[in-house]
Amino acid sequence: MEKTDINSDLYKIRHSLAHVLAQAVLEIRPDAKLGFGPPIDSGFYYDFDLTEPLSTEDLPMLEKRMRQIIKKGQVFEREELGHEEMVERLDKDNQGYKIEQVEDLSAQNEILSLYRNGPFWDLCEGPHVDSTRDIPKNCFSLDSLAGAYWKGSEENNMMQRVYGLAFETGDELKEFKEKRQLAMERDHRKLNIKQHYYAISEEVGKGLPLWLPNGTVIREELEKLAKEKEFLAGYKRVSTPHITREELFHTSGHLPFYEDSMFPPMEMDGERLFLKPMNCPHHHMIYKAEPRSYRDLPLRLAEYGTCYRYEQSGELAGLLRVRGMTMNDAHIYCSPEQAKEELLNVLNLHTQYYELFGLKDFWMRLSLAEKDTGKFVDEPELWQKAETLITEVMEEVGVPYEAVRGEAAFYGPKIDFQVTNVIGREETASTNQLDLVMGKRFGLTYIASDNQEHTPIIIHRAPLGTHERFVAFLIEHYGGAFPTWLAPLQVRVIPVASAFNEYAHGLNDSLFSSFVRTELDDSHDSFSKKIRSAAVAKIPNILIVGENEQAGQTVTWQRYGSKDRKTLAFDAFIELLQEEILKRQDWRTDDQ
RNA sequence: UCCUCAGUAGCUCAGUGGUAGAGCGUUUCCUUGGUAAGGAAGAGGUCGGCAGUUCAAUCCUGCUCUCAGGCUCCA
Repeated sequence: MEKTDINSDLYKIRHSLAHVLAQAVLEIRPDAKLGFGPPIDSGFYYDFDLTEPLSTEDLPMLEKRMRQIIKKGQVFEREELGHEEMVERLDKDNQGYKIEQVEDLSAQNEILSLYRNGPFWDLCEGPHVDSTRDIPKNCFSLDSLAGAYWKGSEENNMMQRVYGLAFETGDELKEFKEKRQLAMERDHRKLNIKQHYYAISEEVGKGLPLWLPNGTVIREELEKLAKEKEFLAGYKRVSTPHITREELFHTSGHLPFYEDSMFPPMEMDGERLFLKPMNCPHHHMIYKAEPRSYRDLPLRLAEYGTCYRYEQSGELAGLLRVRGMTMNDAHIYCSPEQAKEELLNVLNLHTQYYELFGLKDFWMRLSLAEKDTGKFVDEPELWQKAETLITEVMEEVGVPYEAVRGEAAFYGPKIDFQVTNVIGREETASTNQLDLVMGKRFGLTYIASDNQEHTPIIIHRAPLGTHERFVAFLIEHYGGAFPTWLAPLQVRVIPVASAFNEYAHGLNDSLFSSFVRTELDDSHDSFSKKIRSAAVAKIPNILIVGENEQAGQTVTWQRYGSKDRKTLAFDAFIELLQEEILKRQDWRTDDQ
């Protein structure tokens, strides 16, 4: 992701606005304690610890004060201070958070500097504009209030964060707001209101979506796709239960490494049963159900497995974050010699999917373990081997990637596929792990050609992630206008007047018996109204029939979002449509 | 889990300390000819829930639930 250059005008403007905001807040809340106040992608924010909280109604007034400050032409001046002196000055102003920050900076031997503008000063490394007058008029606006933990840690105090938008010109600010508005229209929760993909019912529970008929179509089409791809790639399908005895999760290490994210256990007949948060332990048990020879490897076990994870309620968001989810899961058990090729095949499968959906904006994130955090299984040698292998494969695939320490699964390094959704938020679309640990923990073995027992390497992979997240992502990606193969309703037949209902009815029946998801609009609406309704519902194909069509046994075919019309024989239409569905084409992006 | 915002008809939203409003959608009837709203009538609401203040609360106060934006977490 691009970062604004620290010496650019824009960075200086945003950074300086953060100081101006803090100054304005201190004017109305003199006892405010300052936290962090950095520039960000769309502007800036500043964190405050306040005895009397700000309300959104205060924002216009704060913004006005900011403009007044800017008009004064306050000059930014830098000063460098020693540790003692800086702490002393901050202490005098009662800025405890800043003192903590000074201690952290000093520990890293950073130079301590402050910036002063007018009556305000702040611990800061800069840079800033020369004078507040250099901040263009109308280039910013205060955006929202939010809570934010001090230093981003749940353990710490909750501060109040004020977000501001800021750009180099007022036009850019306006443009950003318009774009954001458009993006909000594509939010899957918003589209869901009209398109009815899923429902979340209070009676059923938070984070436990009910899939309505429309959403289920998309889910099942994805599942069909995955099953075909996996079949051709030599996967075997399996099926496993949702609840499981405690012992299995001790073996896997989910207890205690993952217990916080699991639903509390059910007690029965003196034993404890958990809802599974992942499918891996079960697949391992399937591996273990028979003795394995190197001739059985690689063994690829696939399942659309439903898992339950206890997410905190504030984290739940439509279909994007839920508590019950169905994963496009599979585990590949292989020998060390096979691991590289298997991993490569898995990554290639991802790129095939992404090409199919026309997703271009993605990158890979390599998540590695971090020592001594207690978050990862303690097998340094195996970790080392896994990380070397996975890095090699990443290099070979050639898709750009970014390595992050400390983000691995507790049993192995991860390759995540990161995508940016329409709202600009980064999401993990799928996650894949290379696991040298679990084979050993579960006592999985195979007899190799040397007639000795060996432990297989396990690759966890889920290219389509979970139905919940992936469908949400696709709804936003397509803006609710799906290609024919995915669309809940593929065709609507519209007679130009009721006199042609009978002919239209016949066409609709034929399509239906060819397994096309089709509907006849024989309502009493005017013809224009019917066209509009079909467009509003974003149905990919409409068929218009009237006198001409009836006479020639033809249909007039029109795509969603297009004014082009084509009149062709009905049989020819069915053939074309079936081919498009079978090949999973998108008429907007594929040449036909 | 916490911070801020918001909950009025299926949806989008007005509104008032004194019997609840619009548009769209829906239902019924009339109408029907070629590309984004034909007409008429009707149904539809414990104004999120509980408690308090008041002669009277959808409106004011408190609590609670849900939702949205953050933070944290993450598929």
